[in-house]
Amino acid sequence: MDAFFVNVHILENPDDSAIPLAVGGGKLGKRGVIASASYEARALGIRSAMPVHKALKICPNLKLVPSNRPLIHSCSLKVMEILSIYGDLEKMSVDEAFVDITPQKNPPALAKSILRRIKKETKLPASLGLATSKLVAKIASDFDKPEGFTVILPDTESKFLSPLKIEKLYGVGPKTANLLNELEIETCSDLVSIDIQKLLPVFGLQSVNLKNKAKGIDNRPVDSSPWIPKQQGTDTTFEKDISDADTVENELVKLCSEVSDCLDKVGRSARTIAIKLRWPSFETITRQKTVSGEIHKSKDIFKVAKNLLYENWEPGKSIRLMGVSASRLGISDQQKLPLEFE
DNA sequence: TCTGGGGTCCTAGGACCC
DNA sequence: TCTGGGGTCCTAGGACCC
Repeated sequence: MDAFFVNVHILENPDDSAIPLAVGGGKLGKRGVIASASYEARALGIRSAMPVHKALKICPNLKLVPSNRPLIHSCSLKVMEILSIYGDLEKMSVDEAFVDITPQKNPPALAKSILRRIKKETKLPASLGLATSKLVAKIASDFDKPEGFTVILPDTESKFLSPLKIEKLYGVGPKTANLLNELEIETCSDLVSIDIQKLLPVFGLQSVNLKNKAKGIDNRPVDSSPWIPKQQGTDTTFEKDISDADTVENELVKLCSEVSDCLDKVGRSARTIAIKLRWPSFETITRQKTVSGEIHKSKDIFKVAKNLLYENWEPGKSIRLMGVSASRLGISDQQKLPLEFE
């Protein structure tokens, strides 16, 4: 979906269309970041994940609105429902998914009609990429935003990717891009033609993978199996740093109960509890503890989390962010079915 | 008064076992 | 009289994605 949060807002507030607009900030105000920016705002340099204070410095007349979670969720559901009609669906996030339309006749025509249908039924703009792999389809969908429609025919993948910056490749972020740039690799075609021997010392086993991506080789199937969480957690950046024991413990209780609720919702329990602490310097540590049994109750999670907290923090020391998460998840007791051979 | 929150995957090292 | 090699489990940090 194109500028999804922004366009969901505009559904209810049509007067806000065609202006520099961003969703973000929330309770944190200037401590928050931009979640989604309108194309008018993007034209001025506003990007998602940009700190709000910075966005306002660049564009003082930027209109900031909070996200409308329930509406975002229901719009997302509607889009996913439409997509799932056409083939196996792999949901990537609230506003992005892969659909496998391999078995269908005339994929380009079908893809075009899917895009039209989304627009007609949700009134929301979307972009679509059609290709022989997820890697290329994803890049194609971003190629001509907003309301883009890009078809990459079989055997033209490499040609399509050649001139593109390596950052476009899924899994190549700022750090990897920098390392590649140091080897004078800027585009996918640079990456395809470089001697693998030059990559190996820097990227090791990932080298082959990296080269394959640049060629457009990606054999991952569309995975429509239901999502099973491996970890459930939550964290909060405080409006103001906190430092006294009562406040910190209270916040920890809240986090633990949220995690407990999440676990109960998915019917899981955890063997490992982790806490995350971010100091005002932005230095962030995580500390985890694996317990012998499986736990999911707020009280039990808190017991572990509290120990971890006091092993790593003394009252008076300021905390910017605190988080709790549960991992090594198993099916929780209540949900366990009796074993037939018992 | 820089820098959210939800995740996944990978690496590296240590403890421990045989 | 220097310390192998296979494995599992666990911890911490980091890169990356949306």
